[in-house]
Amino acid sequence: MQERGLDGTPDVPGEASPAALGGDGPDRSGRKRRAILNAARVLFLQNGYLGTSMDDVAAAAGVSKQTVYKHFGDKRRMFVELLTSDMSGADASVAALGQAVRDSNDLETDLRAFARAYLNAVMQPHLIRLRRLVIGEAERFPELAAAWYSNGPAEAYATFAQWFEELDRRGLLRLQDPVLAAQSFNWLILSVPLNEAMARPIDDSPPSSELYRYADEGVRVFLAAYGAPRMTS
Amino acid sequence: MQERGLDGTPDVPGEASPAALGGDGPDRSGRKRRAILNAARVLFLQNGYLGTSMDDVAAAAGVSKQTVYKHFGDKRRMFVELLTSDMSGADASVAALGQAVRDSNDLETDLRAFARAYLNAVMQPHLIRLRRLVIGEAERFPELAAAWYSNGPAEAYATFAQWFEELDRRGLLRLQDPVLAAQSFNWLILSVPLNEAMARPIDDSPPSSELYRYADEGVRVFLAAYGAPRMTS
Amino acid sequence: MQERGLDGTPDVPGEASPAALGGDGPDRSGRKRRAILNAARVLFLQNGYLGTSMDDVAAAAGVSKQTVYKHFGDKRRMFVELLTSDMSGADASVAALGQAVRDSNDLETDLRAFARAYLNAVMQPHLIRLRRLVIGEAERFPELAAAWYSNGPAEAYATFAQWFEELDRRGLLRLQDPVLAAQSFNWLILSVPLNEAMARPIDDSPPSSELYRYADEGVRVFLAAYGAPRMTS
Amino acid sequence: MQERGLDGTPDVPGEASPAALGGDGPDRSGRKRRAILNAARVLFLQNGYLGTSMDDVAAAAGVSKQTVYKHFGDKRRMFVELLTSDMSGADASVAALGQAVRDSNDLETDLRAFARAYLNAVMQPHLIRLRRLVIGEAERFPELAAAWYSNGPAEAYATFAQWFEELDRRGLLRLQDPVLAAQSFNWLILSVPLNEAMARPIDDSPPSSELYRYADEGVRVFLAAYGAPRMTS
DNA sequence: CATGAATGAGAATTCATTCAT
DNA sequence: TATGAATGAATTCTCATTCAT
Repeated sequence: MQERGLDGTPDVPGEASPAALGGDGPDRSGRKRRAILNAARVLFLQNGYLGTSMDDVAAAAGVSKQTVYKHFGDKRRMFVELLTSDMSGADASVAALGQAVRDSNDLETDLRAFARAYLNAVMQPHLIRLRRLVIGEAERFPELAAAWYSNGPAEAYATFAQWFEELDRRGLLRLQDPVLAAQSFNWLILSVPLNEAMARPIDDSPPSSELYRYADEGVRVFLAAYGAPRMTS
Repeated sequence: MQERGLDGTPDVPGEASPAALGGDGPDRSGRKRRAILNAARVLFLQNGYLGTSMDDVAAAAGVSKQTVYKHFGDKRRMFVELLTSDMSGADASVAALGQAVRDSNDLETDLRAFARAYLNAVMQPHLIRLRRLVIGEAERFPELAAAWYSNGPAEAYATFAQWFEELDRRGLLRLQDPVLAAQSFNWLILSVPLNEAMARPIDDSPPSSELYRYADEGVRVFLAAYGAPRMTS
Repeated sequence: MQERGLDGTPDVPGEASPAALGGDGPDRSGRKRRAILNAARVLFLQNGYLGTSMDDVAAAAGVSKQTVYKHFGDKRRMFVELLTSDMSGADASVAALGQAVRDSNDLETDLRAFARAYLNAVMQPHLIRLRRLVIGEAERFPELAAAWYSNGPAEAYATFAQWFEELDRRGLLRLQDPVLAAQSFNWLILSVPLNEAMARPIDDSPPSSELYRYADEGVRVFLAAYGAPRMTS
Repeated sequence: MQERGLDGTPDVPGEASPAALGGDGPDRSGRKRRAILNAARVLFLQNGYLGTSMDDVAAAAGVSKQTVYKHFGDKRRMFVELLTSDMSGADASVAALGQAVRDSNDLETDLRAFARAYLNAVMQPHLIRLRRLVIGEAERFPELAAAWYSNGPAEAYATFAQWFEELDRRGLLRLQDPVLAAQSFNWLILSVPLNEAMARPIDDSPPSSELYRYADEGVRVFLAAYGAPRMTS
């Protein structure tokens, strides 16, 4: 739901991987392409679009500048192509995690488990960096920002809304507008840590378990507002 | 609470209006300084730090580059000084708006009124731009990001927490951790519009009244989770 | 007489038509060579020497750059070889056209017919481009300019001078210096349209019949100056 | 009539000469501007547009590249501005030379004198270079080619046509279309040397007196075709 | 104080040419 | 033989900063 479920860096799903070749010999071009993308990703996420020079990218990838240009045309195209491909193919993992929620009989427990995993996934350092980059360049790259939004928040809204509609039908939730509920849920869980992370140096240390307070409280508030009244008695 | 209560640039006299000052004679330097700041603000918010050149700033301010350097030392210092001062004039206005909440007898009504005004204030185009800028430059300017966070979200948390603590004492809310409640409240209101605005071209049209759905729903959810049970009968 | 009688590229098979050759098997190298030459011709005539890159040529010819270098050594040599060979196939056609003049009994009529055809031939768009190219590069490629001059104007002078000498002997012209007469003739016909064409965007539309005014007037002036007095009995 | 009567290099009539200042002190900017123009002129005329780099220009002018860009914006604009200003203000000198022709009583003598001077002026080395440059860049700079044509050939046609019309009225010429006659005249004089010069290395030696054969022959032919019949009786 | 010019580096991009395959 | 990748220098143009005036 958020940009990508997990990784984002090593196994670029990309778009032009001439892989599918078991052999390694003739695939020099594909290897270089991947090397460039990986170098560019690191640099762009670290220094931003304008803060990264094509010289830097070529040097970090260990290729000549020409090779970079041959592969990607120009800087802007490289940037867009890279980030776009990094954003797509996002959330298989989240969808999988959600299965337990959809089938839940103990909604509070299952939602809490999901919320923690979800928050954790979204807080991956490289996703924080990606979020910063996209937001910072939204004016210069509106198409990227749009793609990011639909692959991230918009997709999450849609997925959650579907779950919740089902749970409403099953009587486990009571809601009028499933999308609105999905949005509340999404941000109840993410907002505090995410907004803090936007403004704080990124530490690559594992997420403090203190993080889960927000996930738990989010679920609590969500259920207070959208949960079906527990029929006591 | 968010960056600033109202518009973030209390003393922006437009673009370079040499008026607004009764006295005209001795304050030539101050006028130029303000002209530079105003020009720089517009450019930085539009094009970012690296996307703005000192030539641009000097030209837009109608002064020579040397004058810019005399006043601000270097680009980095100018940027920090500008944004810091823009952030620090914070939120008298929001605090004022909050008075009704603190004294409230009809919490739902008063919270809703506040939430709408608050959301509206935070969604000001130039604050959206500022948020983008700060987030995008957080790695390069951590001190700015930190300042922005404490003047924005952190301050909002503190203010709201204070209100809610009081309301709890008065029996109108029932909460355990006032800060946690404050955080929930803040983002229940702001998250959806704000995150969408991060990714969408900024339009300077007045905020769609459709915006208020989020404020209202936020208040509803908040009260469902933190409101004192209405004693019916 | 001017660069070439007709079109300057007798063996241009279009762009890269692998047809037009009965045999197909062993002549792969020759075909590529011709493809390169044709691509290079178009590009050089359009964009000039410095304005054409070897990448452009290779891409337009559909071969690799290495192939280009294998065939032509370097850019300069390719340029010279190409243009030289394009110029050398000169003017069988003009010479043929001239036969009627040499045998003429009605000089005015036959000269006029020739002049029109001649002007028409010289004004071919690709010859205009060639002329521009050679003139523009005369400093960088003096040998090319020299070759062009002797295959073009100089050759025309010689051919015409021969005709006129004969006609003088036959009493149809009266002249002292046949070369001088040939030069006058040549430019009386060509100068106005040619010089205008040097400075005007090239249109590939068929030559306006208005062109012939110049051919006709040229012949008239020529005969007034060099014609034998008509013996009005 | 041709590009310029005489010089072309040292006293740029230009368009932004802030001269008119006797003093020399504060006019540093104007001096630099002139230095750049003079350096650029030499280089462009020698090496062409693409063959001249902005580095070369700045170095030859003894200024920094920035200064060049500050003054002229970009390479293309500099080129156009330079050549345009060099072409305008052309032919006062030719017009002056023509006075004798207009008042002539001995047309052959006066025309011959004029033709020699005219040919001489047009054959100035730097005008040859300018002609080459403009022709060679006609595709890239059509506006320049157009300006050159109207300041050169077109202007000459108009001037001569006016003279000849007057002479026709005075009975010294007999012609139907004065422009056509003007064109014949122009090229009868210029064509042979000019076309040869296009293709030959430029020598800065004084024009061979052998040149005048063409001027004289041109006048002879012109008068044979357009002269009033000498009334021998 | 404030201006125009300078500086020297560095940006993106392209070039002609040459290896390695 | 012909290809894709590499090279290293050059191109146009811009940058942040600093002298001289």
